[in-house]
Amino acid sequence: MVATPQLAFPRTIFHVDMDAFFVSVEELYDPSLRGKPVVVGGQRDERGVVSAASYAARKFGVHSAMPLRTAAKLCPNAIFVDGHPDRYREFSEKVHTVLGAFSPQVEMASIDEAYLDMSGTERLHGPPLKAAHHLHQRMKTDTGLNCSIGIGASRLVAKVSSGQAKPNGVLFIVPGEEAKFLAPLDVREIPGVGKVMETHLHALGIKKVGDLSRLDESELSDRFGKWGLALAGKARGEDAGGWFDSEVGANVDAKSISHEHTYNEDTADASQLEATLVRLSEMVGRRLRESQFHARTIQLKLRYKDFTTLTRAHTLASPTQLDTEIFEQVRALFRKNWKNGVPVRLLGVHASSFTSRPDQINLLEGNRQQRWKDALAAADHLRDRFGESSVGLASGIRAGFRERVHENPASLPGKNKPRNS
DNA sequence: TCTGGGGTCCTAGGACCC
DNA sequence: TCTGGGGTCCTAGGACCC
Repeated sequence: MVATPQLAFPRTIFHVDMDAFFVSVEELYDPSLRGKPVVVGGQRDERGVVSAASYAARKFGVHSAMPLRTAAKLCPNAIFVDGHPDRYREFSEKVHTVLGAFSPQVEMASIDEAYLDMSGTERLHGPPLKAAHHLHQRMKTDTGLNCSIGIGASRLVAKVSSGQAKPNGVLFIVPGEEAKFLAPLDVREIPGVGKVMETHLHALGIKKVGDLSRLDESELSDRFGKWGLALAGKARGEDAGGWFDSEVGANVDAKSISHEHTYNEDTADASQLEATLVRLSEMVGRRLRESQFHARTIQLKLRYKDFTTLTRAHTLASPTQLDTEIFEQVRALFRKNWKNGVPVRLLGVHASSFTSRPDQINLLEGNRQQRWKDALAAADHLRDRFGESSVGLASGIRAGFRERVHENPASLPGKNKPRNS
C-alpha cells in the first residue's frame, strides 16, 4: 500500500457519534421519556426490529437490530415508540451545522455520526482535547444532544475510540499508542469485522485485536482475501486502503436508491403485490428526480415466508428516472420470478448505475418522456402539499393504486396528517 | 427471539470482445 | 486445432454498517 500524499502527514481525525440518537431526539419531543427504558422502532407486538434503545433499556439486554417482540420479553416495562425519520433528519442537519463550525472537512458517515479532519486547526481551536471538549459542549447547547468523540491519527482509531468513549465522553489516542490501545479489544470492535468474520477468527484462536499479530499477512490474505490483508494494518491502527483511506469530506455521491416493504402478514395476492411495486417504484422514481439521477439498473427484491430472498436485476439501454419505466421493469422481473401462490414477506425496488443525464434518445421517445416528466413533476408537487398517498400514476398502473387508496382512506388529501416515515 | 429499511463494498461466474 | 489471456460489463448473493 502506498500512502497518498496528503496522508503522508499525521492527521488529527475526530469521530463524533451521537449517543442513543433516535431515543435522545424522542426525549426532546417528550421529556417524560427521560431516564426510562425506551425502545424506538415500533410497537411491542409488531414485525420489526429495534432501531435504538435507551441506556435504561440496554440494561435489560435490549439492543438495536433485535426483534421488537424479543425486546418486549426482555424488558416488559419498556416504552415502545414509533420511529420518526423526519425528526432524525432534522436533528442530523443541526448536528452537521455544529460540526461545520469546527472544521471545513466534515463528512457525515450516517445520520448520527461524522468524521472531522481537524488537522491544522490548532491555532483556531487549540490542541485536540481542548477542541473536542468545546465541540462536545457546543453540541449539547445547540442541539440538546449528547455525543461521544474519539480522536486519532486515522479514521479507524477515531471511530474505535469514540466507541470506547461512550456514553457522553471524549477519548484521545496519542499518536504512537494505537497498537497498545487496540490490542486488548475484541476483534469485533474493528469496523468491518462482523459476526461471520468474528467466528472465523475465533476458530483460529484470535479473540483480541492483539492476537492478529500472531498470523502473518500472507495467511490473512490467503484466508480472507483483500480484506484479510487490510486487517493486519487495522490492528496497528492504519486505515489500510479502501474507503477508510479517503480524504475526509470528499463528496461521495449516492450509488443506489432503494425502497422495500415487509408486510405485516405475508400475502400471495397478486394485485396487492403489484400495488406495492407501484408504490415502491413511485418512491424510488421520486428520489431519483430529487437527486437528479438517472438509473440504468433496476432490481427487484423478493423475500418469501421462509425468509429465502432473491434479487433479480435488469439493465436498461437508456437510463431512467420515471416511475412508469421503473415499474414496468420491476413488474416484468416479478412476473418472471415469483413462484405463483407462494406467500411473500417482502418486496423491494432498487435503482443503481447512475448517470446524471440520460443517454440521447430519439425525438419521438423524447416527447413522450417529456410529457411523463411534466406529469411527475406535478405529482411530486402535490405530494409535497398533501402527503405521499395523495397522487398515484394515472394510467397504465390503475389496478394497484386504487386498491391502495381504499385500503388507507385516512391518507387522502384533506384528512391526512404529515407523514412520519 | 423469528428476523426493518436504507445503504456500501466485495466476490465470483458468465458473456463478450480483442 | 481442444485451446490464451486480459478487460469490462452484468448479475446474484452475501457481509457489514447504522
